[in-house]
Amino acid sequence: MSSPVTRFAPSPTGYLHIGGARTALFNWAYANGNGGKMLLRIEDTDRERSTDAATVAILEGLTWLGLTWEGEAVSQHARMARHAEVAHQLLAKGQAYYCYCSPAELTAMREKAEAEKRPIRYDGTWRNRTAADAPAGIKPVIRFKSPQEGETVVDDQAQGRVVIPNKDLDDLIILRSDGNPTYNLSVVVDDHDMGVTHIIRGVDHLTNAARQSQIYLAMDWTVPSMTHVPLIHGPDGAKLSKRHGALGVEAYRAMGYLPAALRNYLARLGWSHGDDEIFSTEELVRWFDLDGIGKSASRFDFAKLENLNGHYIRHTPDAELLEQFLSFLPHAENGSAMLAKIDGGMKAKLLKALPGLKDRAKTLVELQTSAAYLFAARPLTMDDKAKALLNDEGKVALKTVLEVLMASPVWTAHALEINLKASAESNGLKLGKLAQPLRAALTGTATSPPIFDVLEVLGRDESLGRIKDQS
RNA sequence: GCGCCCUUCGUCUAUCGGUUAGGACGACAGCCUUUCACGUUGUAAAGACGGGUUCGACUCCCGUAGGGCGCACCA
Repeated sequence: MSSPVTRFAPSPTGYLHIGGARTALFNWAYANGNGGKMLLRIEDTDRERSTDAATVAILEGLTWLGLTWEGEAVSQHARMARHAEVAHQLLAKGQAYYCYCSPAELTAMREKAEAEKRPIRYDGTWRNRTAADAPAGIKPVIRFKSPQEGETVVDDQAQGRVVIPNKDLDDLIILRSDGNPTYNLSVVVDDHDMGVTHIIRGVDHLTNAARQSQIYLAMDWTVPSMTHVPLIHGPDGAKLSKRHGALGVEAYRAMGYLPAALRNYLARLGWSHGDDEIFSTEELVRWFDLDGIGKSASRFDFAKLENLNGHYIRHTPDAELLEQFLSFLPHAENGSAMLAKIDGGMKAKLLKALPGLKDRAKTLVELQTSAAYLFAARPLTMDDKAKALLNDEGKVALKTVLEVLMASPVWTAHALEINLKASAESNGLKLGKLAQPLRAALTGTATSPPIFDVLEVLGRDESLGRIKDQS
């Protein structure tokens, strides 16, 4: 196969949502797995709704996810003149015509059809009339002369052979009365000019694919390979809403998900490679194929994402995980404050604490929370929760342990374990009973890392000795 | 209303006419264990419904129901 050219073509009217992210991932994986390239086109022809901020958010989202594109992002808006040129070529070829219907007339037409429960379509009023009939003072639009008989076939790599009766496809506007092109025209012209060979996008474009095919044919251009991917729904099966999955990818970053985990999760939504669940991005690129794409919509499942994310956190080498954590902090709640406190020494401390921390973190946010004890202001004081855990027996044991801590400014977890066990035994306590309040006192959280990890990391901080039992 | 598409455990999915319908997440139970986790073992859990075709259907066909997408001078 010659090198495929794919493209991701978001419209900058909002952030990069999860569905778009997956579409980008598929395009990227397909191109990279077949020695091709993915292009990026910003579909910003809607000047009302397009914003630069959204464009930036989309580029950042893609970058964060590690989805790289070839060359500069193409602005569709910048290519409007070329789109208009093609519209006029179509006009010259007799494949398009001027339509003088006013928006009001069209609305009336639509409402009437709706009231009579007829299909809502343009009735072709101006299809066979000439400019001589043109009413004065009305700027015409250009409509594509869509075939009225027969059917249009979209040979889709995921959906199969989709056949749509041409009578259900009306003459769509390709050039507005203000001279600006509309979406379906722009897409065809751009994909053709950019040399796109494979279009991979959401099924919501399936009907557009039929109309676009007609334009390709009218221009004698080759119709690219089409793949329409099923949509992603929210956990409740309904459309994605702000409440769940319709968040931008930056929200997933802020929630502490690793790009690699999100890639892995997204890849398994609507695509599969046998029973493989966890695979590297390299494997994804190697394995990805259009055949593996399913046809039914899938629901976004945070629990599974979390599980996967936990797996990635656990299996990322400490040094690398630390870097990821550090670059995550600016995007996290209260992350900047924590970041400001991280100097060389703290970095070393974090690295040391990471093995104990990462086993029980499903997200970087959880990592941030559980690492908080390293940043606690000294001298440490016990909160109510910790105090509540200190029954009379515990207090005695705790004091014993604290003495041990103070007596040995440099220690190892192993030495401490011996001391702890000894003091626990001498107080007739089980080790677990002693560890719980101690850890609570040191970290302020109930679900902290193993107590020996805590002691190991905090071990060299002499101010630790100033822990006070305020009860 | 019209067109197109979809329907396997709660969720993501495997199966491409013949399987005890498999895996993963989640749930539950056990083990491991200084808490919490991790790990590990096990259990429950599915072919929407009704007709065909076939020696044999989750798999092919038709219908029904349910769901999704589309039907703008938006993209």
